[in-house]
Amino acid sequence: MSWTEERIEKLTKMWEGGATASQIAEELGGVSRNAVIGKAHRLGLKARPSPVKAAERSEDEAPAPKPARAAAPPPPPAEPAPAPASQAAAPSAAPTPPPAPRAAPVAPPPPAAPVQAAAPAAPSDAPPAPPAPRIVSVGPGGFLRQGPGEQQAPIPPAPPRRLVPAKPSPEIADKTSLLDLNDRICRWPMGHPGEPDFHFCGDKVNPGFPYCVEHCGRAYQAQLPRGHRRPPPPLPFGNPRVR
DNA sequence: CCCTGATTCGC
DNA sequence: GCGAATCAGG
Repeated sequence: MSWTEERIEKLTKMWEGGATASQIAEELGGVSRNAVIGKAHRLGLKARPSPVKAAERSEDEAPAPKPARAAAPPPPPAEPAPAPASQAAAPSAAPTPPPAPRAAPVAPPPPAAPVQAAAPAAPSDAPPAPPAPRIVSVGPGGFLRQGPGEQQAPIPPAPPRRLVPAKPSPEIADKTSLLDLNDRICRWPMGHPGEPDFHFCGDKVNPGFPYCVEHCGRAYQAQLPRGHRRPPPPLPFGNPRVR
């Protein structure tokens, strides 16, 4: 297998989207996890939380390491999302760490567009979820925090993977692509990276945040007291593991 | 052991 | 440039 333009593109998108090297390798097929990592490095797109390098730190750095990941800003999909540290930390209840998926990989936010983009073969999985998220509090900029796990349909079951590889860009033409991202538009991912209709929200952001007001409400959820939390939403990228 | 990503190094 | 082997943390 050679690194064709398409394969490189897919690798790049998935890598930046937070997929693990294994997932990417599996997705691409014909290459090993190592090959993916090697290629990613050669492409110059490393810089991702590595279990090894994460702990690697000179002795001088007074770290205060613990809150590092926990207090980190919510699920940044791609590219470093500016942390709303200043404003966010001020109010009594700081924006809570988003549903931390697992430990190691920094998983992007639960994509799951509320509105299914044209999903032709999509059978109506009629999510019973009624649109009445319990508002817990109001965040800076006016976005409404919801209770954890109380977003509308928590996660529309990673929509059936579409097996349409070649589909240049008929319907995605006016959608917000990775290349269209800038500081002013919402970078909330819609759909799954690598799929033909994957795109980003594209609305105007809630000033000071990487997402629009609506998605801020999803990204920054109010923290509930321990004890009655809901299980974290599943990871993006559909069904990574196939064992 | 399983998983990660990083690095090395022969090809 | 490529990727298996190796390393090292979680």
